[in-house]
Amino acid sequence: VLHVDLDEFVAAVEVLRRPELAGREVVVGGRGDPTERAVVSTASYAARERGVRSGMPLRTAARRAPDATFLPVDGEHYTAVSGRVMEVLRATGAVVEVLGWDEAFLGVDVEDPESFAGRVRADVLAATRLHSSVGIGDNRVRAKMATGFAKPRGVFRLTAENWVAVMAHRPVRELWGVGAKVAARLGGLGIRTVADLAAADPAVLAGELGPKLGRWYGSLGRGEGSSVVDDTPWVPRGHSRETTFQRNVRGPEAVEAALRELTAGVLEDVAADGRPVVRVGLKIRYAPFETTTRSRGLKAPTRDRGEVLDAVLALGAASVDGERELRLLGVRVEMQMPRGDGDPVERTPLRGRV
DNA sequence: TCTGGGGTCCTAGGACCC
DNA sequence: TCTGGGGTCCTAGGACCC
Repeated sequence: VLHVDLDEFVAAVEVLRRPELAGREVVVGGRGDPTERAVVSTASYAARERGVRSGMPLRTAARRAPDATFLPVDGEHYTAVSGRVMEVLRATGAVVEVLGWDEAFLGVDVEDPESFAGRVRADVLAATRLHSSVGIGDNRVRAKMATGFAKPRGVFRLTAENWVAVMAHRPVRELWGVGAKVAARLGGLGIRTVADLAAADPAVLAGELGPKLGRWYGSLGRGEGSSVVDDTPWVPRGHSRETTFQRNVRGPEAVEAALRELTAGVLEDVAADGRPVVRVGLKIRYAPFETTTRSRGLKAPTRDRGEVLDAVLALGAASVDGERELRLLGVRVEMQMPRGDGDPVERTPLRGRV
């Protein structure tokens, strides 16, 4: 299993359009205005040297890198460039499973994975002028983790053979799938390193994290996992739109206006998909940062835009406290899923306008 | 340093049924 | 007059990832 990850993808794509920015501090996020409520999507390596990180408020980034160039996120363009990268990966003959704009698993059967990885990097660079790094593993977890050691512009192999030597002493937080919360809970059990996790009593892990997750985290500590690379096209569960208001809003009129706009956006994605909607949901974030969700199944699957909007507005009227200051509103819809026995859900146009 | 947006999957509790 | 045990569905919330 190979894991291919583009280096500073979003920043690198922007630099291709603006060659004068090569090597400079570039921060991509929000609408590119560092005084707004938004966060960093990607920072160039030069900006990272100043301490700018993904997920950081743009305001903070501007304080750390006052001379950086701030650019708006242009998702459509990244999607197009990403598509070209994935075509190059498929042309290598590997089975390609796309994970996001800038990464994919490759399944191959080759004698010399390092030279294959080198060829992949060279092909991507030649076709797109983008640099990448490749992790080689005997399963997905190890390939994914290997990429971290390959970056930038490199190749690294992580298998059962060197897993302990490379990973055992590292904090569990570095594992793919262990976030801040789980790391803290594990820490409460005295489990701090990957070696601790690998050796942890399965019953203790199950007690803390549940039977399924407990088992899964234990395997993660040992670097175990699936090595299946699956290239069947992804069927999205749902679509959503959310906005953080630049200034908090309040009152039923503001709520309804926002929900109408968000729903119209979601319905664009639903229309492109063509499957009926089976459930709608809201995400509500009151000031200062109290977040809650509400969702409701529809009585019957529908392709009628008006019905979806009515369901969203009804849910909003029933569950948003119009007296409180709102920081964010989000609308999510879930679509009917194929039953999984090869019987697809019919994809036809949506009715109505909203 | 006041904390985006778009996703996925898992868990837990209550309702409901037999 | 109070209540077992198993199963499924629905909803809310939590955690994680890019």
